Amino acid sequence: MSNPRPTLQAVAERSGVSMKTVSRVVNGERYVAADTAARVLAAAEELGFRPNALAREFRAGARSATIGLITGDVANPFYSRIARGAEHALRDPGYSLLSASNDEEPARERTLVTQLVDRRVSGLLVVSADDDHAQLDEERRRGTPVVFLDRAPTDVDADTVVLDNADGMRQAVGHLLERGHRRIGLVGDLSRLSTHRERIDGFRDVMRQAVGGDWERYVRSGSHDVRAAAEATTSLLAEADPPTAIVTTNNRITTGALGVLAGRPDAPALVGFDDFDLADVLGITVVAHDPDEMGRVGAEELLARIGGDDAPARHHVLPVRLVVRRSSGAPVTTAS
Amino acid sequence: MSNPRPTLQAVAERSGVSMKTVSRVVNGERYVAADTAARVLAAAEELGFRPNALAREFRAGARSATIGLITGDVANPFYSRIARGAEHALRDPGYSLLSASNDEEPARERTLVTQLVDRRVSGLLVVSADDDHAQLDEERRRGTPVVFLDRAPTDVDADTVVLDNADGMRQAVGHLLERGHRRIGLVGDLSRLSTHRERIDGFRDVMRQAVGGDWERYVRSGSHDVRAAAEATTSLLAEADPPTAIVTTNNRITTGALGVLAGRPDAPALVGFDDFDLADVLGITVVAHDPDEMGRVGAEELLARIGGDDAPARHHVLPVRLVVRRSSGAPVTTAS
DNA sequence: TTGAAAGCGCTAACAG
DNA sequence: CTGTTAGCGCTTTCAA
Repeated sequence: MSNPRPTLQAVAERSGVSMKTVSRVVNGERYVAADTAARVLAAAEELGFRPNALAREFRAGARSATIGLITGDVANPFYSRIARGAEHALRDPGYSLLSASNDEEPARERTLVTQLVDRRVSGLLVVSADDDHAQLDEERRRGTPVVFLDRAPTDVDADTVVLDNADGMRQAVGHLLERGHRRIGLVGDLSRLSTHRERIDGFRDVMRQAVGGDWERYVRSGSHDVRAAAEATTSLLAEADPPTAIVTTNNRITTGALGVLAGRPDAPALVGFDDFDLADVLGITVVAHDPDEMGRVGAEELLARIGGDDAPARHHVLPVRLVVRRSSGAPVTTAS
Repeated sequence: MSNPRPTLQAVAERSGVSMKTVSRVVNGERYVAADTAARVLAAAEELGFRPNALAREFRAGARSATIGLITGDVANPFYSRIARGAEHALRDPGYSLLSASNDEEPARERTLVTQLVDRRVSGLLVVSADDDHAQLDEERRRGTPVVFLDRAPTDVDADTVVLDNADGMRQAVGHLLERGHRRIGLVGDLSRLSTHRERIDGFRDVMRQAVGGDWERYVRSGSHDVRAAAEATTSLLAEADPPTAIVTTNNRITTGALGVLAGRPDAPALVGFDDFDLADVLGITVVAHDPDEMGRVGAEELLARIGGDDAPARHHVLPVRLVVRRSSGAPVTTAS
């Protein structure tokens, strides 16, 4: 039944050459006579030889041809598109992706980092859920390149690939102001996330100019899942003087808000952060960007580091753009 | 800068015991004196020792604590939820997921299988894009357990986890018939996919009873992406006698159909296969199921096989259920 | 152009 | 309870 995989040694015996010669042939090195190579190849073929990647990578100092990817949840479309972008970029260089979800929990993230480093991944791409990056920095110093995606760490200086969050929010709010909105609400994620903070900063920058100190009146942070976002949206609408427009700070929050807003005749205008599959069908105005690109750029940065590039940390900022659709509606004409 | 990770041997020297003893402590084996263990642990801690998983797994006959997952595209929500389900089930037993996309191309799938087997994964979860499973079967016989997800192979007898596709489609069509529809269209994926064929079978079963040999009139197979689905939908609507209802056979096709149908006053009723994030907001009737569960069941089947279970192949069929929403509308009253 | 020897870090197997 | 020995499959010296 389960005849074991032949080893390189078996191929050597079969073809009557040394292991080193087989190794040379298998790895396409030079300095092998054509007929020797042919003989070895034939033997390998016949025996069904396949090099043992574990053995190869185990050798001194070597690392596995594997990259660890840590995100909050593989099934979140934002993260899974990052994964796709990274996978595509890593394909040709021959790396596989070990992907894992931290469920947005710092403790779990640390376990994953340990696990991946123990497995000697060649590098780490991480959308960190942790504020403290001492562990990651330690591993980086020990020799595992790390690239931070989406959320830039504030406690260490490392390679990052992030969105232009503040700019995106400025565009969103600027657009709503142009359309005449003044009571603009914001439903946002946990304040500890740097992305969230930057988006709030953008919101404030533009709003303060328009409405002054009152800018924070309709800001509701802390929604980390669809349900919480729905509740925050509902509470905004229940205000005495409800906002005429709402911006959300990520795809899940947009989903939650939509669940509340859909079908309401008095629904405020809406601009969501992150584009999503059916945004065009639903006619939702969004701050769009390309998550695949984030994965791709991160992977390439990592490959450079793996290749020995030890220049100072690089900080990539990916552009975002406002895609105007029906949900940001016609200009508001009602008095404040 | 990059002081290398200490080895088990270093810990042994530091604490003045043999490597085997350190190994025992590190692996929590019994028969170690409490104070010896304490000393070893202290040394390990002090040196920052971490076992080299590669070395550990490399050893004779051992396999890596890794499971390969092959799907069409990590960023497709159906697949990424399978990944999540599998990841969660594999977490406690200590396995990591090496996930890769075959882009629905058989050639790429074979490359991936080779790559993963070379890396000595403990098992393989695969949503196969290939009709020919000789390679996978060969690897299975060589000792790598394989579980087929979503699409059952017809050429080999192996463990499978699939949906009750025909039943789902029967429910969808039965529901539309009940509402009075007779001209029911179907926009479907590539005919070579077993899932698609089964869904068509379900469609035919119910339709033949209602409309006889005419059941195939509005069936359009072969749409493998959103755009093709949109085109097929458009062409259905352009018929002289267009269908009053349309069923789609997966989430991407539903997206394509929605792009065409949304906003059309004469839009036919719609039932989609696969539930999706905003289906409730959009009010789309769907055949729902739980992709996480598919990943979970597949992972557990695999774990059983890894554990040595060599019972005959098991075939898990997961239930689907019709979720009625607005898109399947009010009963049709127009004459045929 | 080819080969021999050594060793990566760890753990079974077998003593003590 | 603890230690010794051997070896996983491969590649890197170094030598022929």
